[in-house]
Amino acid sequence: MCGRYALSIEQQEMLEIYVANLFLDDWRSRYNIAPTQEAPVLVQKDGELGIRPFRWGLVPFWAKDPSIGNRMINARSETVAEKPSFRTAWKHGRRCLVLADAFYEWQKPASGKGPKTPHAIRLADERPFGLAGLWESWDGEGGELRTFTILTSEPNELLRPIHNRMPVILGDRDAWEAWVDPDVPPGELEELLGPYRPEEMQAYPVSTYVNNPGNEGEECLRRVPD
DNA sequence: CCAGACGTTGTT
DNA sequence: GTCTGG
DNA sequence: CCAGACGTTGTT
DNA sequence: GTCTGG
Repeated sequence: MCGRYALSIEQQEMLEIYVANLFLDDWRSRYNIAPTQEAPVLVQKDGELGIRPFRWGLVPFWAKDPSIGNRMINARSETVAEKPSFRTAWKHGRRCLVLADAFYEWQKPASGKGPKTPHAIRLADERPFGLAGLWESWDGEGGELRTFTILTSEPNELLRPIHNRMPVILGDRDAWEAWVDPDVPPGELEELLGPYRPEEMQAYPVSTYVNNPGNEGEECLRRVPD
């Protein structure tokens, strides 16, 4: 699955890849983005790309209480078209690209007991990438709450020893451009929803510093010995 | 009919 | 909003 | 995902 | 053990 990720690169480098209007108050390197936090996502509206803050944890439009979003941080790509919480966003093309340059997965010890080891997973060339996301807008007392979830798939060969799920990575321009285009019918996108090419990725262990969502330093992303 | 859930991962 | 369970 | 709370009454 | 919050 994907329960934590990073977006550490500079704004300028991001905008060179994702040419878009910025609707953020500020840009800062994020090393430990956790569920319920706001994070930048790429969305297309009226043919224009925009980077906007959305809250991680999709709140369905029919929810009475937005805390339901705390559980909706991932959607299985295999079932996203059917699940009540996600299918409306899927059907209506409310797709977004969750901007990232690393994500974290926790590996259980071989013995089955003891602390898990967090790993950082990135592209081999360390370029940023997008994760396949769906978004919703929820009408609350405080106005519109915009939220997102991250789609998952089975793991590739790199991730399999670490975890049994991984987020859907849209690393190719053709892929993410189609994903964020609301006019592309969802049926044409299912081929994108598989595990990414493992030979273009790297994974390495990091410190348990990343475990606490309050720890937001670059230490989160630093390699430690096995 | 109404009430209550609506999710994923991992563990057993 | 829609489905499942009672 | 992990960390941290998990309760009530009464008082400020 | 399980739920909530970040």
